[in-house]
Amino acid sequence: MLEQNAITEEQKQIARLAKALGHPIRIAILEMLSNQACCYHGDMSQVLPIAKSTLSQHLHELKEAGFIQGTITPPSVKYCINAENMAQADKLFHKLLSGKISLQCKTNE
Amino acid sequence: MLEQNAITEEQKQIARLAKALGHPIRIAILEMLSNQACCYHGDMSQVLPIAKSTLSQHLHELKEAGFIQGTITPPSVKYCINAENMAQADKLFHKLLSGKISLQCKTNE
DNA sequence: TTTATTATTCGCAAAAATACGAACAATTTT
DNA sequence: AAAATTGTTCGTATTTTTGCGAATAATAAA
Repeated sequence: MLEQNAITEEQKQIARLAKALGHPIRIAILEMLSNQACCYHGDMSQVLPIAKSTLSQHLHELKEAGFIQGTITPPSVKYCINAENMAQADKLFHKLLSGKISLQCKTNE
Repeated sequence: MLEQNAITEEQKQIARLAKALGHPIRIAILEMLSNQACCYHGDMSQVLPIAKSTLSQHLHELKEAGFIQGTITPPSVKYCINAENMAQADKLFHKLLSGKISLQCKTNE
């Protein structure tokens, strides 16, 4: 009987990042911010098919995960990409997804 | 008033993939498979701190998303990475996360 | 054929995510 | 000071995810 291996912190971190990306609206938000530098909440609200309060929640989650930053510019709020954290996430995903597989196996489905 | 933009299929696809990666156990599974070529359900079951039935569910989700493949080798089941789909996911995430941001903005938090 | 072995599916319970409108806060304009 | 503008937070309802053990299926071994 092998030991019940604990999940590593890095595995938890990757999962946390992936979870934050796990909703179409949040992907759309990131793409908007990537393409147009920065956006105001109001601008995104007009484009995305969700209520303003729901948008706030999604923005909060992306902020929590470190993907974006928000700046209050009264009376509106400007959001933009956190480029460093995006790059860091990119690295982590790449490390996982580009895994050098030592052996390739045949499957029947 | 701008149009209520629909979410693109690609955005949905990225979100789907990210969602499948959004759990520590599933990240651990992928890393095991990446490092040790292929694994049997039973082997993973002994290492991971979850019930066998729960493991089956996680494996099903990873399979559904295309990250892994399962082969029945009676009486056990062998799982392995779907390298092509992993690479494809890697590409999609990279495209999103490496976004060429045209303007960097200053923030106060 | 009966008994083991291995893994999935089922049925259920608990927790988390999603979404909305109303209420609230902060600032600007009138 | 009152009204308008912009976003967030609150309260709630619905759906989805997560997790388990029991039951089931499929095959191998006795």
